[in-house]
This record gives sequence, C-alpha cells and structure tokens, in this order.
Amino acid sequence: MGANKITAMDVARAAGVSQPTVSRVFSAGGSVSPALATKVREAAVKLGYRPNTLARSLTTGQSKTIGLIVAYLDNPFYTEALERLSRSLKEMGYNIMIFMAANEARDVDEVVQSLLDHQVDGILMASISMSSELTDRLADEGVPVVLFNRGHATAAVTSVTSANALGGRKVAEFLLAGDHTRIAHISGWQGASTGQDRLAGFVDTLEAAGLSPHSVIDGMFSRAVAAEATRKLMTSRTPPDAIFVGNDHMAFAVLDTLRVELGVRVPDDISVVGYDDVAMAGWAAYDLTTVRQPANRMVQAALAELMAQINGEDHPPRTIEIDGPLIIRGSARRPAGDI
Amino acid sequence: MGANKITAMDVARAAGVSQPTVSRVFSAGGSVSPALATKVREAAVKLGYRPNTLARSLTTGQSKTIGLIVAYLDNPFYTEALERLSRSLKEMGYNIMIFMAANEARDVDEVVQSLLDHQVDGILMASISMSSELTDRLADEGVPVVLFNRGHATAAVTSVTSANALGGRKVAEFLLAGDHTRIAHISGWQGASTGQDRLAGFVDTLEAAGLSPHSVIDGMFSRAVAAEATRKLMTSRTPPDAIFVGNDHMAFAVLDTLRVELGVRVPDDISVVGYDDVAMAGWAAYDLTTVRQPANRMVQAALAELMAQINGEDHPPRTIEIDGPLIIRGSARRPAGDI
DNA sequence: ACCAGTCATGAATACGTATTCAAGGCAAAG
DNA sequence: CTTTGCCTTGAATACGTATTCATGACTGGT
Repeated sequence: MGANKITAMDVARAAGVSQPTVSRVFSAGGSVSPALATKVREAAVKLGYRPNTLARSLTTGQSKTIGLIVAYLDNPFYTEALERLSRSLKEMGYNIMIFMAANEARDVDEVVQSLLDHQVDGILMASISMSSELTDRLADEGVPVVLFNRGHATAAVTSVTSANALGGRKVAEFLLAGDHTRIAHISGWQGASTGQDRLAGFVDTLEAAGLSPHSVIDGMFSRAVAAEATRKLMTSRTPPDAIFVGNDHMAFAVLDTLRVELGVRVPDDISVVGYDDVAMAGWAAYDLTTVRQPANRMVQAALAELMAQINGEDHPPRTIEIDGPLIIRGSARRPAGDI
Repeated sequence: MGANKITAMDVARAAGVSQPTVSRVFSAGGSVSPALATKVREAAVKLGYRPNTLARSLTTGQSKTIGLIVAYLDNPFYTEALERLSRSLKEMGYNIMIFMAANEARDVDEVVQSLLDHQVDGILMASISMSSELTDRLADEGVPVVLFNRGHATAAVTSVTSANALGGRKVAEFLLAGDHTRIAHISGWQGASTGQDRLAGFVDTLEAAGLSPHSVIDGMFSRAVAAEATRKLMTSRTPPDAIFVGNDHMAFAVLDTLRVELGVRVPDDISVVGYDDVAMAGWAAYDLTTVRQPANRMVQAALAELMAQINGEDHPPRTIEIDGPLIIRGSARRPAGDI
C-alpha cells in the first residue's frame, strides 16, 4: 500500500519553496505571489497533498469540530434536527463528533470530558440535562455550550427550546374550546425542563378556566410508559375525553393503544394532542393534532448562539424560546364553528 | 476565564519529573516506578490535567476516531444501527465523526476527503454506494473501509449486508404459500445493491414457481414515490393482491395510502410485506409482516471487520451476508393451515 | 534619484504529545 | 566481588502545521 503521507514539506521541495509558503497557500490569511501560489498548487495536486487537520488544529487551537451529545435518537424530532445541524455545520466548515449518552450525570460527564480532550470548539447538547456543577466546569474551561431543547435552572448556559409553556397553553385552550371537560395529561419526563414547562402551561391554563386536569401521569418520554398510562386512564371509572401527550413519540403509542388495543375511536370517543409535529404526525395512520416545534429555526438559533460564543465577543448566556403553531389535524375534536 | 491549558510539562514540573515520564504514566505501554507514578497522578488531578488527544494523535498516527457516513436518517433502521455503533465504539475507545451525505458521487467524495484530512483510523459507510474509483483511492491511501448495508460490485471492499436475495426469496415463498397470484413489488432503489438483490431473489423465486410478478416499480426508498406507485397499482385494471415493498419505511407509506386514502382493507383485500423490521413495524398501527435485518449482528460484524483491518494483519476484503427471519404479523394473509 | 512603506519569502520556533536513545541504578547470577 | 542484564529515567527529537520575525525586493510619491 502507498501509505506515503505527503506533507507540506514534500510539496515545498517539489515546488522549490519553503514549507511556510506552502502553508500560506492553504491557509486563509496567507499572502503569496500568484506565481508561487500556482506552482505550489500544481505540486500539491501532483503529489496528492492535503493538509493534516490534526497538525493544523494543534497549532491554531481551533479544531473546527463541534461536539454533539444526543440522548433520544428513536424520537424522530432529533434525527430531523441532527440532519439540519449536520448540513449547516458542514457549510460553515465545521465537523461533528457525535456521542450518545443516557440522561445520567455520570454518563454525560464522561462524554463531555471526552469531547474536551478532543479540543472541540464548542458543545451542543440535545435533550440532555446538565448539572450546575458541569456547567460551571465548562464555563471554567472556556468552552462554549448550547443546550438544544432543554432549559437550565440557573440560566448560566445558553439554551434553545420551543415556547413550551405557551405550547401547553395553546393545547389547553384548543381542548377547552372543543368542549372537553375531562382532560388528562401524559406528560413528558418531569426530570426535563421541557416536560415541566409544557405541563405547567397546560395545567395553569386549565385552572385559569376553572377546570382541573382529569389526571396527570409522567410518561417519561417512553412508549411503554405512555401505553401503560393510557390503559390506566381508560379503565378508570370516568375516563378522560381528551389526552394531551407530552410529545409525538409517546402520542403514537397512546393512539395505538387506544385504537387497536382498547378499541376506542379517535377523535369520536376521545381526543389526542401531541407535541413536536414530527413528520410522522402528518402520516395518514396517525393524523395527529400537535404543537409544532420549528426544528429548522431552533437549529439555526442554536448554531448562531454557538458561533457567537466561539467567535469571542464575550457573548453572555441567553435563554431562547421559539414559538410554534398548533397544527390541527384529525386526532382531536375541533371547536364547534371551526371550519 | 481560566483557559490555562494544563500540559504534560506543567504536571512534570509540579511532580518534579520530566515530561516523558508524565507521558508514560498516561500512555499504555509506559513503565514507571510506582512511586513516581502516584506522584504524577496526584499532580495531574490537582492541576486538572488531561492529555491533549490531538497532539497524541499527531505523534502516534492513531486518531482513535472512525468516520461514519450516513445517507438516510429518516429511516429508523439507520438510527437504530447508529445507536448500537456509537455504544460499541465508545466501549472500544473510539470516537465517531459523523457526516450526512446524499447518495451522489461528488458529495461522497467530498465527505471522504474531509474524513481523510482528519486522519480517521477507518471509515464506515452506511447505505452509501461507492464508485470503484473511490474504493481504489481509499485502498491506495491504506484507510480501512467497511460498507454497511450496501454491497459493492467489484468486491474490492468489505461490505456487510443482510442476506438480501434470500430475504426476497422468503417473501416470495410466503406470499406464494398464501395463494397470492398477482404479486407486485415496489422495490428499493435500483441504484443500490440492496434494492437490486431483494428484487432479484424475489422475482427469481416467483418465476421458478411459474409466476411472473404483477409489476415492479422502483420506489427509490422514498415515501412519496412509494405512495404514488401504490396509487398507480391500485387503479390499474387488475390490481395486485399482494405487494412486497423494498423496505419498511416505504411500506408504511404504502399502508397509509392503501387504508386511508384508497379505503382498501389490509390484509383482507391485499397483503403487504416489508423489509427491515424496524421497531415501528411492530407498532399496532402498522403490524407489518417483514423480513428482519438483524441490526445488532450486522453492526457487530461490520465493526469486527473494521477493527481487523485497522489492526493490520492484512485483512482481505470480505462480503458478509447475515440471514434474518421473516417476521409474520398481520399485514399479509397467512398460508392456509398456518396457525 | 531617494525614501518610506508595503509585500513576499524563508529561517526559526511553537503547539503538546510519544518515542528513541543513552545513561544510570540495581538485582541476580556466577 | 564482578558481571550481565533489566528497569527506570531524562535529554533530544519527531509528528505536520501555523506563526513570528527579520530580510530583501519592490512600489509609489516627490
């Protein structure tokens, strides 16, 4: 095999110039006379030279890599976001080092260390909760961090989410307008800010209207837990006439359980509303009424914040919430008079 | 901010030893006296030292990173595989640099170059077709490559797939045993070996039984194309009584189109069989009969091959096919006598 | 024609680690 | 007591690039 690694030195010799000149040709700011530049380029092409990114990163201190930590890849919302992230970052000349982590402090800690060892320029955490101890350490290290679809209690770190409380409120208003009276909530994991906020906005709105929720069960972002919650709800003495589910991923399990297992008609017997508006929510099999999380805008905002921090300027942490509309489909009864 | 990068030199000074000694403490093969080792470790912990992976990679020539190229992230089969890959590689001490690429030669070329620039130790390509020109170049470069869920015509590169032709055959036999007579195929993309092989195994088996397929349409691994194909099939003069769909992802679109849009009953009026057995195939809404691709075993095999190549031993390219069972659920009429 | 100022270029060095090499210490073998 | 050999350690160097600095050439203004 021809594992002859071609270095800038080889190109320099072939082109009759010095190594720094070769470096300048391939770097951004370097200034080289057109004559030498073409000579270098020709030699480089001839030899098949490409700069070694590792060596470059070592001297510049810029790895042009951002670390991505993801928890739930079975939820298509995140794969959608990942796809957009990847595309945008490639355009900006950044690479992605990806890690999957369970939502446990120890696991997250370990992964973050791994990323720091790799000198990543920034870290993006999707649906991962972070201990304050960790945010402190990262701030100390001076590495930019942005939380995607997770808030943080002390606001010492930038986070981008949808307007979760507002979203919960929109669902409550929609269900109230549809004359539902026994409204249950299978919530997102209450260990996550998103789950908490959606629940809060939802319950507050119900109570402002003089109604208390039929019941609230933590669905843990899990299909199995959500399905079990559905069974429990529907076999109670007075089942709900509407269920707001903390995300679409769980809502599909709820719908499956209602229709197929329990033989309940949706939306005739009961209304179901989700949260996320993943592509599958629009599929005919589910046709789910849900709150849209604008993945595209959320990704753009998260990257903009991350880049602002990376490019210095002492960018202070911000909490960004992006509003999204309620997408009305066929899984929930509509308010009377609504065309 | 305390962006004081702690280096091995700092630790060495603090512990009263030389930098190489520090290096030996943190490397695998180094031999250091217990006394000095503990002194070094204590100093390292006190200062918060961690070795700089970039610098280490530069000298060793081992980046401990493998490049992953993925095309279809909306197909959950790949996210499932990605999750397993990530877990296994982390256990083995490897990191993942991930890229998304369209299935176009130019895009793939660019991404591969990017990975090579980063000195990855190996490349894993999932559902990506590679030009022979590219395989040659990679072989020349001496970088191990494994194709996941894609074959390669000239067999000059290792590939791991399921037994696609055999899978197609199993579907054909099952549908024939179920007394279907007008059997259509909405195939996987015929630009991909998987799509071709499933089709070949399927059609060959039908013809061996004296039956020619009702029709064969390329579904391009796309929901939209598969849905359109379904419409076309069902509005023909003599619609099929069974459809074998090239993967689950498309099969869901076919089922949605049949049931909701066209009002056709499945499996009473028509049988549908998919390929992959993604988690969703087991959901009550779809309950899809399908051929299982054993993601776990495929991932393990792919990694084993990749590691064998990385660890030298002049491991020759292999073509590995992993068999998977037909999972019989409710979307297709079962053979009579089958319990 | 003279000077200030800009630009192109190479020599030297830095980045943070691993590895080679030589030297010294020490234990075991005779 | 000597010798052989292994183990530990530090000095020097390599990895492949970017950057600083000094030098020399060249430009333009007068």
